Amino acid sequence: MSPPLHDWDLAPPEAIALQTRLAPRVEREDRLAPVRHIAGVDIGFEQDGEVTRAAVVVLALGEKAVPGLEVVEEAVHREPTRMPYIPGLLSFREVPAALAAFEKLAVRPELVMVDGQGIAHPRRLGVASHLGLWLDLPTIGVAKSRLCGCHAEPGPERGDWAPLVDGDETIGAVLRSRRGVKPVFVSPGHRVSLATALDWVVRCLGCTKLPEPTRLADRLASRSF
DNA sequence: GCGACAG
DNA sequence: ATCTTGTCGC
Repeated sequence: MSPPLHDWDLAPPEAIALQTRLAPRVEREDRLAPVRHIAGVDIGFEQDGEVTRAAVVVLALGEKAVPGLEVVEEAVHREPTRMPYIPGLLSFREVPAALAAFEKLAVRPELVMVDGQGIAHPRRLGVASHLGLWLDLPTIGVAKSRLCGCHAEPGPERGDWAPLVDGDETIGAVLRSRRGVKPVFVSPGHRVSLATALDWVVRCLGCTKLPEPTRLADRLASRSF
């Protein structure tokens, strides 16, 4: 058992204060190694929410196949649920379990996609950013709905997007990942710019609403055994 | 005071 | 997140 990097079980006021201290550490410019493996992370719950299940799926970029993504490793970690869901404090509920799942991996991906927001967060520290900080890896947030910010309706075609703005700051993009479907909310997590985040999400799109890394992690996190 | 509110 | 049938639309 390795010691915790910091206290995760904090009361809301302390958790909020910690987010404010960590947010400046998030890097919004590209700082990525050549991407060969992309991981998708998601959290699911069992036993009426008593147990938290973190799932990570690692995909390798193919050299010829069309989607070009092949599953090379999967990891699951279960632990007692630490705290209830509180909007804005999601990372304190999910990141510890995600980190434990990552420790089981043999492969260290160069990029990680997380189910949730990156910097598109009231204090600019959504789950994707918080996780990226502790993994010290580039991360991208891909959320199914909005937490904060304003945006126009993106165009109808796959790949169409509109900026997600909060005040005078662009914090992400609302992306039409598939025709006729509700758009997804893409935001930089850590060490990735918005342009690069959008690029990777679009590149990882299969024929569904969610990019493959997140979709597969989603399936692994909620599938019953 | 009244909504809004990732998963 | 999770619990779940029918139903609306292409």
